[in-house]
Amino acid sequence: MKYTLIGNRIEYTDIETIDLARSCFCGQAFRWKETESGVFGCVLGPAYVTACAGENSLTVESSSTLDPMQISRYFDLERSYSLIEHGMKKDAVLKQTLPYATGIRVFAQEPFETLISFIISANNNIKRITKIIDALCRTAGERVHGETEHYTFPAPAAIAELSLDTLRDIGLGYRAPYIKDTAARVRDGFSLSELHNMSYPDAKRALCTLSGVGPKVADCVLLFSLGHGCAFPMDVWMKRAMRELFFQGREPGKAELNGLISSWGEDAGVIQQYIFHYARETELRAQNETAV
DNA sequence: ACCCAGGGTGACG
DNA sequence: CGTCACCATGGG
Repeated sequence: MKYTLIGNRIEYTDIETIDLARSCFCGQAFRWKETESGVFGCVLGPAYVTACAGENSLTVESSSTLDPMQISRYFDLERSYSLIEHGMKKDAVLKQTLPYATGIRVFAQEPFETLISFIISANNNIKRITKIIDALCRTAGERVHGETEHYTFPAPAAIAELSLDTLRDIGLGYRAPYIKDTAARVRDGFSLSELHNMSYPDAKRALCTLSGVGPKVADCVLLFSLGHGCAFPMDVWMKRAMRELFFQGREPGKAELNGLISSWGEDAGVIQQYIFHYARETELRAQNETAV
């Protein structure tokens, strides 16, 4: 991976081609927006950042200084997705997801933001999740320096100090105490970054002690922010997709399902994103066809 | 009025 | 350990 850094602009070259639209809107992140055709913007840490992908290149710009390594890690540039896809082509089922999902990158997001976002995601839909997170940032985040319409994701203390009424007004409903309690746990010393170096089962067990965090939310945090590639978030879409694609429509036993997933090793998380996106795209198409 | 949305909690066997 | 009603809210 090569890059050139000019002022606050980084251009990565000789990378595998990224599909930013798929990556930003496949449901792993909730704060990206397409500002103009092909240009995507989001607040990362303290800075507002825009990204634009070309063939085998990625250009990232910000109003403040960028760390090329940090940005590279965020967009997962050093991982060979073509190698993963090469393996997937040997499986007839996985092969058919490629046209719908190629170009997706699993972003390495900030752990606390990912944690809170996916607690909010429980029994909720992506449009409303996005709206609530936006309101949370406007309420408890800080205005990004030099920007008027962009806010940082709030620090743990900032969320923990909000009243339950304020959290409910944002639209959190019955999740308000979950958010407040978990933010307080992190503020008071629960270390998310240490989970990166723990084993997958230990890290998952630790996350599940947090309020509002069960197996699915824990897997999202482990995959999308803590570098655990074997994590495999199982929501209603994935359960349905796994049943139809790999088990002839029959409900798989826990052992055989886990056996299949663990056979994918550290690539399981990427494969999960491909299947998830494939399931949603094909379901959407079916709905459009039946609507006509 | 009913069902669903990237589920989790608490209670009960 | 597995099951299940219940949980706010908005959109179809």
